[in-house]
Amino acid sequence: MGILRKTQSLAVMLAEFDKSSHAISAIDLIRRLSNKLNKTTVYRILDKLEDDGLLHSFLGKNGIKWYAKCNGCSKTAHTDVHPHFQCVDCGQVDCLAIQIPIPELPNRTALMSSVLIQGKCQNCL
Amino acid sequence: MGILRKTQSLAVMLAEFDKSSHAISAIDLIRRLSNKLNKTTVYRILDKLEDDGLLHSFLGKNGIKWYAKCNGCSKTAHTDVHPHFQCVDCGQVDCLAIQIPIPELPNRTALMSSVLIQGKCQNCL
DNA sequence: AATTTTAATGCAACTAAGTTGCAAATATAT
DNA sequence: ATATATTTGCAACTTAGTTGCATTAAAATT
Repeated sequence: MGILRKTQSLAVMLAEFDKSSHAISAIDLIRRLSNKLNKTTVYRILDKLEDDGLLHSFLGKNGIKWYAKCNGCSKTAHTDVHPHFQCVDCGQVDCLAIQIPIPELPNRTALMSSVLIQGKCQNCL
Repeated sequence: MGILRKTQSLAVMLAEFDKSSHAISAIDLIRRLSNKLNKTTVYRILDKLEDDGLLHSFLGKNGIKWYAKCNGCSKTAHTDVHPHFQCVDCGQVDCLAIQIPIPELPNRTALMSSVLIQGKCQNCL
């Protein structure tokens, strides 16, 4: 349903995403904010921010959910699709500002694709 | 550690993978075999078959784990890497016999990549 | 073939990530 | 200032997967 009210919790969450340019996993966010926000609240605000096109979500290693800021998305059009990179050493996750072309598939229609590249980040090389 | 003994459970599991050419989710396998095998056993045999290069695993929609037969992999070299396709309507998952090239990433080393394409399969079009 | 050894299995209990229902608190509208 | 509606916290739940341990079943040894 998206964000309707400017609450304290919302401010806290947005501040957290403004702090760093990396993606943040839901779990980590819950841990970081555990003294301020309930985990249910965190999940719910993440949902709404995604609905509103301010965040996008994707699955990292082991199927856990990550969130990062969107670039140029709106409530109606999530156009900011890109691969994500996760460092196998430090676990850090980033959006990659590149496009991976998906070829035409015979007998199938591709609607979306998710690409996770794992490897070593600059710090861990 | 891989498969060491030829057990009844192993035979049951292999039979299940021979039945269909599609990928099978761990959960579905557990459900299908619930009258014959315990879920712990299913998970353990899947692990071993993956170690041995007979199956490969990957994450589908919602981060749940899928398994499919490998083509030309061995205990030491898992060379059969490819994208997977999941139908958004029927949920069916298949390996795609194509290669998605991953470009060089500045300041990073890519070690592996996983690509999940979602869309409509032939049946559901 | 009987016995010993070692691996595989089933079970119950657990973990981790995420979800749901509901009462209480907090924004916003009146 | 009050009423209305959304948000929050809490506890309890769900789902996928894991762990420890006693029992069972392969395979090796005699």
